[in-house]
Amino acid sequence: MGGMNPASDMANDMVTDTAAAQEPRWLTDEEQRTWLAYVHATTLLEDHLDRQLQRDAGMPHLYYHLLVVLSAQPQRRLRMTELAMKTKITRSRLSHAVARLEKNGWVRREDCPSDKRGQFAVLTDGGQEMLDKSAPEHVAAVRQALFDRLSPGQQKALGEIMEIVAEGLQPKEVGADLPWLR
Amino acid sequence: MGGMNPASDMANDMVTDTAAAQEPRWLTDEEQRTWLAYVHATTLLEDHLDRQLQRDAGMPHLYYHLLVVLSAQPQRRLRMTELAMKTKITRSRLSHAVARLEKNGWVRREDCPSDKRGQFAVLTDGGQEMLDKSAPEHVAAVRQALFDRLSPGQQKALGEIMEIVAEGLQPKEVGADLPWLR
DNA sequence: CCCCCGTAGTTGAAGTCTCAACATTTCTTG
DNA sequence: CAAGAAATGTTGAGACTTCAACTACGGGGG
Repeated sequence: MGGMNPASDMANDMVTDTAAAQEPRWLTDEEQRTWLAYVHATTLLEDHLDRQLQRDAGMPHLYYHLLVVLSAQPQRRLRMTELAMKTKITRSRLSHAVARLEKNGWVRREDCPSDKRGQFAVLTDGGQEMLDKSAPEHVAAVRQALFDRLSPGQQKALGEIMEIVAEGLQPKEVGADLPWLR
Repeated sequence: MGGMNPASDMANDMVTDTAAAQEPRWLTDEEQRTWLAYVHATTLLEDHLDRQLQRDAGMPHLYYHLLVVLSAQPQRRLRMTELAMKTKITRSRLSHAVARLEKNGWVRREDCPSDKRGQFAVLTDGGQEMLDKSAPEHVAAVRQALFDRLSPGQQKALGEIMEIVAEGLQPKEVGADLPWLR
């Protein structure tokens, strides 16, 4: 089941070069299986939730998640850039998404009084109602696909792992590795 | 940090109803954190790999993965439906993807002699070369984002968890839970 | 005060994905 | 063997995403 190993399955050769990636460290068989399982699971789960929410709420998972995040904010509102950061998407993507959600009446835009460039994305009452209505089905789907299948220990491990991975990919605060190579 | 709990944070009420989902079991705080971390990590990682591969190989991650799977097959070829199943995508999506990859010269289509409906997707020599060329950068990206940040125990746990989740979402062999409700 | 630069957010075009409909071919069953 | 049912793969339209370019505003330094 080759994957990331176009050359050989041997153990890594001695590294005789400077620093970065002269002879790449291929994935071991175990790592390949893990990576393949990761790709499969994330693909299937995202597809599954997209279909579930498209059916029950009329929008893809990301859009639903935007509403969820907004609903947890003080005035059910957030500046566009903040919302983009909290949901790990680009401002452009968010702009398109909010335009669509606005057309559906779940979200409304408001100008920011202190910064004339700024815009707030505000969850409307209709948006909150739609969330309340579709939340049970959604949480059930997440449970059935994920939590109900994992032991408590696995759930704990999953949380820790995902926090590490997310932390490592945050665009902000590079700090740690080789900032001079970027 | 509300998420899936529009009503309350109290423990689950006593269930007084028939079977499925009358009063949904909301996610606990811990489960909400885990779920949020999962969404963040998978979003960021897929975006990261899409950008890395778009830059280094001129295609998104899924397309690259299609080539990887093909390259591991006996004659570097697979029937469309088999390739779709192995990569967990729909036949339609695969059709579009292969059309694009064919235009780029990485893949070629071939008729199946034994089934006149069938088509093989075949990885071309050019496709294999491009894989060989971009594999080092890609494996490095996967390592840096995932494996290098996890302990051996976490890697093992991740593999097991993802296999469970993927297994549970396979469209085939429903079997286990409540097939009569679908 | 003005210029330059950085930030906030939007836009349009091109690429990708979903969904339903479709044409073909194969399988199944009476 | 002749339907009807199922499987294979494609197609087109509409929805979503990406990328780069763009407008508009805010914040210093001269």
